[in-house]
Amino acid sequence: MASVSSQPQFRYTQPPSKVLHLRNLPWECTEEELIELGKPFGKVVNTKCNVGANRNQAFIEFADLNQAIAMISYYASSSEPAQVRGKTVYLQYSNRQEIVNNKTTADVAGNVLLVTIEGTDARLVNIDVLHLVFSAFGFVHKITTFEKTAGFQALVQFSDIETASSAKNALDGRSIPRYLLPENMSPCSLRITYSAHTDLSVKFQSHRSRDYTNPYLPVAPSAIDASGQFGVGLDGKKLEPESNVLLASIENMQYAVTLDVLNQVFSAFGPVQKIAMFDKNGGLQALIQYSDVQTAVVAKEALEGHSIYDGGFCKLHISYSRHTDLSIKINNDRSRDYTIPSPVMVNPQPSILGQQPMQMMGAAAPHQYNGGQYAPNPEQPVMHHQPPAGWGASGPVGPQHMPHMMNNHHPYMPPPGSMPQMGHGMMQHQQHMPSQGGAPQHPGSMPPNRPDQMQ
DNA sequence: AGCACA
Repeated sequence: MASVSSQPQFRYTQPPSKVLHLRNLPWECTEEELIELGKPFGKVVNTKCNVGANRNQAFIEFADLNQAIAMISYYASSSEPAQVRGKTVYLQYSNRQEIVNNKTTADVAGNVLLVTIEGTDARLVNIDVLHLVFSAFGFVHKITTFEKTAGFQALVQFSDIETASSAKNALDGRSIPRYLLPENMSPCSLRITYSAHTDLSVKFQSHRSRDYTNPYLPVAPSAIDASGQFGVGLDGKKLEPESNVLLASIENMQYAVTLDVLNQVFSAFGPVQKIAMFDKNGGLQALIQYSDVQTAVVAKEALEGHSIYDGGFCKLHISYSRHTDLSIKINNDRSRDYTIPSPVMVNPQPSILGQQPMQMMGAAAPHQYNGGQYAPNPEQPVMHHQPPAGWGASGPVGPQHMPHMMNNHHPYMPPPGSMPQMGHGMMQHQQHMPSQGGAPQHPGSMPPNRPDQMQ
């Protein structure tokens, strides 16, 4: 025995192991090269590259101890040393009996992302905002949020690894778009790794956690009592129940606000399903329908009080509508159903909305709102699932455009307050418009720089 | 050229 145990790490004779320790490997030696090296002697069942401070060591594990012995024995008596890329490598038995591959969990791709929200106001980030951000890449099944030493974190569950990966690649290191956050909030960036989870357990819908696959999941009592930011539309207890349909009234309407303009503005937060415009008291109002309440909530919070055009023109006031599904009977310049691919509609007739706009239509209502057409026709509220790709992961505003959006250059949504950057010359021209009373503009009077013509 | 690190 003598000196065998005196300096364990520098013994020249190791007890045999099916794991071999390799040194002096070339830079960035690959697993394939190690397998090639060991293959003549047996079955290589595992390897580990880039070991040690210089990352030039490695391990090879054989299926059988005799195979490792064969390799050591061969090179012990061979005139040709073991080589990788012409470089001599030194072999010996490892002092361990098996390779433990410590792949960090963050390196193993999965369908659940671990998101760390960084920033002084990180914990103020609403779960609905997170949902919206990640929905751009596919249907978000569940979100849970929690506080850890790392800060404010969230687990975001997608249906598959591919979707999660695309979200991670696009969002890791980026900031949440400013217009999705309250104005006075400092920026929040996202750090994203893969979680080892595959299916999150969400017991309640709450301000901390959501299960979007199960809209009927009970609402956490704490969330109801808090009555603050939370509402999934399951309980009618709130004073102004959240809705997937927004009622927007437009004040100080110096310029024409068309259906297209509204669509551009509101589509920044998710696909707009339907829009219906109508007049009330000489002003313009519109109902904007999203597929889900969460999107509407974010849109309302972002847009409320902001003006479509610089200078406080066409200022938006937004509330939740009592509608859940607008009945659009015809696509024209005042109403549009974007869920119907073709503008051809059966039995065309003037736009009929539900009760809410009907009540608002006074004597000044345009003639196309025909009396006999007002019969309420409430459709069955449809429980829409999340759109497959929020902002259009496969559409024109896909993840590849996220950097733009993150820089507040979202093509559809300049930050509120500086929205459609109208040319000043045009604004002067518009001063001639006889629109002090906020009367709706005819189509020919719309500003030339409509949002949908800008990038 | 000398044993991995969550």
